[in-house]
Amino acid sequence: MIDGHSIAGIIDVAADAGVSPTTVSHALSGKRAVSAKTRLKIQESVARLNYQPNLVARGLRSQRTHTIALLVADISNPYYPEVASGVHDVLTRDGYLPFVCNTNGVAEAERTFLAEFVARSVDGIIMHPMALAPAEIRFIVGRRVPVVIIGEDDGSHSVDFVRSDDRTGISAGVSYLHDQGHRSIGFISGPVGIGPGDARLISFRLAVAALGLRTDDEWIARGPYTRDGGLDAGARILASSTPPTAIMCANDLIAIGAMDAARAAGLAIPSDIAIIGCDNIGIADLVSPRLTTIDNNARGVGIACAETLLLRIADGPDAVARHTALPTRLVIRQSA
Amino acid sequence: MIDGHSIAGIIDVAADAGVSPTTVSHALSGKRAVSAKTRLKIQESVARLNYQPNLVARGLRSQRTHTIALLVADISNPYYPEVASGVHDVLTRDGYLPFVCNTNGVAEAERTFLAEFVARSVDGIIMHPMALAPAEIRFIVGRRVPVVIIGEDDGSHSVDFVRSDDRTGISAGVSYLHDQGHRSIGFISGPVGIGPGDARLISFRLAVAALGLRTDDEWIARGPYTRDGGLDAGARILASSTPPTAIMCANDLIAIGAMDAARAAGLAIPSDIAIIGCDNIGIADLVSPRLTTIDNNARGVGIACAETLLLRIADGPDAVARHTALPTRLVIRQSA
DNA sequence: ATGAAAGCGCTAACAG
DNA sequence: CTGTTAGCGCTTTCAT
Repeated sequence: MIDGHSIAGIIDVAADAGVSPTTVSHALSGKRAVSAKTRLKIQESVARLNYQPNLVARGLRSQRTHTIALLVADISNPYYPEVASGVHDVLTRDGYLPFVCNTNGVAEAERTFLAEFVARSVDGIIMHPMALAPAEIRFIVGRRVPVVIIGEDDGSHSVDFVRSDDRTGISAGVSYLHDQGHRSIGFISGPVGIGPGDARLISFRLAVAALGLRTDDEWIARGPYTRDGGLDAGARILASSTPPTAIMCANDLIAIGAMDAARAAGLAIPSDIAIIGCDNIGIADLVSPRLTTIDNNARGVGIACAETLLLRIADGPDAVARHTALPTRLVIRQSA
Repeated sequence: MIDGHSIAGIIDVAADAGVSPTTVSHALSGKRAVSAKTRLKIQESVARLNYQPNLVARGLRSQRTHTIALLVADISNPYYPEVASGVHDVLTRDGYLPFVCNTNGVAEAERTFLAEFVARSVDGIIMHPMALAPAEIRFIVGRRVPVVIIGEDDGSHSVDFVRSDDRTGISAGVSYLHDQGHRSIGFISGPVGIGPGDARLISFRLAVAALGLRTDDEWIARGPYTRDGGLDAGARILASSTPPTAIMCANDLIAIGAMDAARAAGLAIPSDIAIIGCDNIGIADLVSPRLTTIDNNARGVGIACAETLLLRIADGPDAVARHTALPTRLVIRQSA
């Protein structure tokens, strides 16, 4: 036996079992009652011929492929595997094939992938957009394919959104810094209009204002969501006329870069400068000092996305959109 | 305009352009000469109707889906995104849609995914098996779907393999430790029969023997490819009657766990105990002390896998199998 | 350079 | 409970 893959089709099974292809189809799908005797014959034939349904043909005929695309900006960012894990566990349980594609944060790649998913008749898309606005996503994908967007909603009620409720976690972080005696707190965000940085910066400003702390524009910097981005932005903040005593960052990689910048400036962490990240990726617990950060429950986001998508598939395109915000929490380690 | 997704089919385009669907198909695929005037008309109709070919139908008819599955054991392991990145760049350039699926290292999941890929008529599979042997993979997938396996080849010449040449890098690591004065070197591998640990342990034994160093069974331990696995295994080695002065590890996560174990035992790194990892994942440069490790060129492996797969697709199943070994190198940082 | 007809493998719609 | 017919949307013969 060299080859475990036979090329038997449903017609071969039907002939072998002495029934019609339709009956074989229904015996396998359970969509129509089939007598026990017939079902047994069919199961024997399926096993004997090693029949594997052609899922492409099934998809064309039934207009449902049982595939779900998860489109992420940077699979190297450890945040996404967590989301993917949650998505995976929920969807495989329901018989879907979830698969991951990677845009590298390029807007044109986001467009290309979305169009490709539609052309391939995926049953749903879960996406963390880096460059595309929800309206454009909806425009590209159309109404036939359900989309769940990870991130801040745009106010419209025509798309499902799932997000981490950064505000609670960031507020907790700022309060914690305040309790530690910090009165001047900086923030490093991502590039304008890209990713979660804008929203996190707003949450930060609100939290700071709520405590009656002042903010200085010199304490706010932006850069790519990378270690190097954090290094540059951190260095700029630390070079300001009166540097802050603490810095919050829009993600953990930026925070790790900011720690590099602090060390390069000869500052001790957290005694000279406290640093807090966002995301609580695996690395956060491995760096030195261990990173205090906001856990955004990435796996929970993945689970919520998958569940939202399944509900949307069940309810159809006209059902009211769901906007889910999952709580975040401060994880106190050593960097603050 | 609420919906960017039209439901125009090739028949609508043909009617709009005043030609047959056959001609539209050929105008788009370029598989048959079409007059310039006709092609222009068709392009206009395609644009006006916003025609998007149905790729499921195309796949059923042409028996080629232009999809490539990348099956990995643990997408959370930072090694895989690197591989995926290389795979992605090569395959998208050739018009394929590469997608990633995750088995969590469960043998049954590997089987299930492979069968699903065949049923979905993917044009190729790139896989890093954790539990399945090459023969079983070939058996499940059959001859129709090309497979490139990441890892040690099994001696047969019926499957394409791509691997990092661990031996050169591990040999360099052992020599380096020897140069530093180490004469007793331990090794932490993965579970028996799972992943690259077995082969790396063999390479280690050869390198140690080549330098005339003795090995002690107490200095060899095994555990899961995780930080906790490295912590446990490292603690066991350090608790042996005469602990080694250096430990090499089958991957970086194990090495980071071994560093935990060393610290827990009150040992300084690298002065009391030197530690070397394998893979050079991003974290390796972020931990403290920064991890000396063997870079296995994960992105290069991804590129080689994709190129091997494309050649296999072009050459057919009967062409001789390619076994590619990419060089690895020692990256000296602080832990050794 | 183009069209007509057939069919990829399956399931839905329509019968009994 | 089962079968017959039709057709998902496209590409491939085969014919001109």
